[in-house]
Amino acid sequence: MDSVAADKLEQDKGDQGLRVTPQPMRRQVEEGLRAAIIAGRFAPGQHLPDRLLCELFGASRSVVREAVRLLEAESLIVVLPNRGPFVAWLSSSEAAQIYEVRGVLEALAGEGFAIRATDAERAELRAVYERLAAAGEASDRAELLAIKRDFYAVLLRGCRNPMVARMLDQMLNRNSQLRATSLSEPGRLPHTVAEIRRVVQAIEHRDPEGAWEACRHHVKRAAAVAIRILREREERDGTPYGREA
Amino acid sequence: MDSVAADKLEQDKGDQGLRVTPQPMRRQVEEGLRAAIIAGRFAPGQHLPDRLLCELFGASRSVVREAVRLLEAESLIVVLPNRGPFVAWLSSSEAAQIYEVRGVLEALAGEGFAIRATDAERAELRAVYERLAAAGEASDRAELLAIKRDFYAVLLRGCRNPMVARMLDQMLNRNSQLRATSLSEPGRLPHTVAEIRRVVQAIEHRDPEGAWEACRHHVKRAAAVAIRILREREERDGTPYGREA
DNA sequence: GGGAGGAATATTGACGGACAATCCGTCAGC
DNA sequence: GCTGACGGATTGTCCGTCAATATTCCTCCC
Repeated sequence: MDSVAADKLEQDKGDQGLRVTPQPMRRQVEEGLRAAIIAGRFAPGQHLPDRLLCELFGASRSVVREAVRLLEAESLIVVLPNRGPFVAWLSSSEAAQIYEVRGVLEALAGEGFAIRATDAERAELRAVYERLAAAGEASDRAELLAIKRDFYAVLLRGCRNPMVARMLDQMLNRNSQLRATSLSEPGRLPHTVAEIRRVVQAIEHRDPEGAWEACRHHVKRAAAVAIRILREREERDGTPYGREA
Repeated sequence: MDSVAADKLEQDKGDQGLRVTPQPMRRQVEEGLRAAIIAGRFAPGQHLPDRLLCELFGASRSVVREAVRLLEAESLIVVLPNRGPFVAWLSSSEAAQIYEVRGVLEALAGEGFAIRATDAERAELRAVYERLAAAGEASDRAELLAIKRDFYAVLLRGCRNPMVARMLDQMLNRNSQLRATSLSEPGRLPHTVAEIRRVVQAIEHRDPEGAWEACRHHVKRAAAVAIRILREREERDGTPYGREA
């Protein structure tokens, strides 16, 4: 999903993509921190004091604080007044809302892909699907996550709507931990594969409506699993981080 | 739409709303700048050097820069490397993408409202609609904009999905200038009123599907008008700000 | 006269120190 | 065992500095 994040830099440029722009320090911190949070290297709710981030990235406070603002706007970080930045956490109700939004955005992306993608992109999507289908239950979680990330990268590129891509990318980032756990839910993989197959098939038939429905269906199912897991976890641990409404 | 912006501060709190949190300077700059851009007090593409913003808000550079980062993440500001912040501008293709996203989000909000809003909220929505219907062609643009803003405020509150509310709020902010011009397009008002009426009626009949369709239809019509205006403007002036793909 | 080149200026990106206000944990006292 | 004061740590904000990059403008040459 780097492509999407990169696009954010230049508003609608011709995209010769040859420019050698030395990435500013701030951008590096921003991306490093985002990647770390998405990868789950910090626990949700964990406090991230300025000093820690400064040492971690070897940057000054100004740079770190600006990067934190960006991630705050993406809701990957929550900044409590006078207490500083914390890694964002999800309540089950928030997760449900995110999946609702993700559902329509993903449907829009699928629809757009079915309408506007090139033949090469369709083939690419099929190829990624084959990799997913080939991955047995044995495959480890990281492998599956990588494949799904590739799937979305192709989908978001081919839908020809950077706006949808950006929004959906944010949604996917926000619940990345949830996706990891629900993907490795025992018995879930075959269903995932079947749902994705419906998406790919509809797209190959250039059936926008079918792609729309298939995408929404997929997200709906994923949501059901993820939210069930989250609810169980909340009941077991009590509402975590002591901040549920 | 302050409610939405305010919600961002506290992640999912119980919302007794009694806390006296002194708004930090940064928040004030952020909100002031956002309001100024949305209101069109800066021209799209205008350069906003640090110094200018510092003087304008009487704040230090650090504060200003952090606020700019937030608005950058909302795409209200574009920061060009080594050249600083500029007020974001819209190409017609970007506008089309935004309306596509706005369409599904607004539909989702309408659907949610039809399902989850209280009776009081339904009445509120109807009241705002009546104000819109009563506003003759004579009403000035600011009046109409205020009514529509109220309409969305009620809708976003009643849909019970803060996530949708936030995303949609961003979308509305991004094309606020376009909305202003398309609202004052001669002959458009009666159509707008009729479209909104369909939304309100579907909601009163507790018909989520109808609300969904009515919302999408409304956005689709608004998009057509706005994009036509934008295209005309681009042809007349040449692609503005010299940065169209 | 007009364009190429280069110096002067302004702006950004980044650093570090400084300071008050606030929050947190500890500990003494009732 | 609870209350309240103290002290350390962190945040919010400001400032000055410095190198790197853009922009402006002037000069000089064709």
